[in-house]
Amino acid sequence: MISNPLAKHKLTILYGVSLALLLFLLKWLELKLIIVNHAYEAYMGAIAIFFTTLGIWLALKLTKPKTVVVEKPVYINNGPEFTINQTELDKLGLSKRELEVLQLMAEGLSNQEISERLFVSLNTIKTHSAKVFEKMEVKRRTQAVEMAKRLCIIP
Amino acid sequence: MISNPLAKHKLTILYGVSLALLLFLLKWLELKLIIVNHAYEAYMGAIAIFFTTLGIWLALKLTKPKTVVVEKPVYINNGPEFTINQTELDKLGLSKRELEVLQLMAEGLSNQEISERLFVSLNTIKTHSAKVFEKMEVKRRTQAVEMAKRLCIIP
DNA sequence: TCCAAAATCACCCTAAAGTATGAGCTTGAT
DNA sequence: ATCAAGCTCATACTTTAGGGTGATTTTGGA
Repeated sequence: MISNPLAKHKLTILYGVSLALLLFLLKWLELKLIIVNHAYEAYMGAIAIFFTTLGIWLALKLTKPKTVVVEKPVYINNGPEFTINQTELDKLGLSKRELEVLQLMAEGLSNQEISERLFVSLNTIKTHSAKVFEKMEVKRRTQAVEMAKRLCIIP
Repeated sequence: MISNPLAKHKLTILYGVSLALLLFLLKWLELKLIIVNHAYEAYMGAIAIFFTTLGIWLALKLTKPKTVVVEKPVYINNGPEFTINQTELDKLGLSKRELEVLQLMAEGLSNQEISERLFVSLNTIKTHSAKVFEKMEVKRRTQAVEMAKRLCIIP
């Protein structure tokens, strides 16, 4: 909720100032109202309540909210005419080359065949495919293809 | 975090007891060490820290974690109803089990995962998949899936 | 009942896929 | 100019996929 250091400093300053004010208040009470030593319990309670409240307030302010991911179904039509879903493609952040590799994967080509098709080495395709899996958060090429088809990134 | 009333009572009692103990401690200090009035600031600071910490602890213990719901879209293909092409399926001559394996392959599962899904051994899945590739005249699972989708054998 | 097909599983081996890391080169934007 | 991102490639390693063969058990139909 609060993350920038300035805000944290503001809280610290506020804390210090309120502590000082409280001390002044207590001094004043002591001098003016002649609070006897045996009345400790009374304003000790007040102090306890005050700082406990302050602590609670601090805790509530400073705790980071817990995020809960809820999966929300989105239905898409997969009619005969295919139009690539640019939005989803952008979200994945695949590069031009990575998308090319993904498309050839979807055609059922092996890494070796893809490397020959694109005139690069097998290792390069492995690197690209690994990046694709990472960005798509999948483990295998079959999952990547399945997901890409569902997202309408490839026909 | 803690929701049953008994636990809350326990906390309250603990709170009260610790407050009482602190008061006794202060009294004892006052009597035995002769804390002068002007040394207020010192142990007031200690008290402040103690109760602030207590307040923070209480707040963390008693508040339910703040949650922020983040909706994650899950894309589902809900296009025109899929009808399997029985003619093409018959032409291939896939058995019931082989078709099952093919479908799970298309979902991106590994042979290991398929074997666990169907409660059979990994070797059995390998045998089935080999038969599928043979009947479909393909070399790899990715090709088999691509072909099956084109032939409308699987959605 | 008997047989062929289907289903199950095992073993061994090779090929392909995937992981991890590092490094050189290019390019576009600030 | 420089700096991040993309593309390229390599090496070494682990895991998974796939091929070949053989075997046992189930099962549906002639």
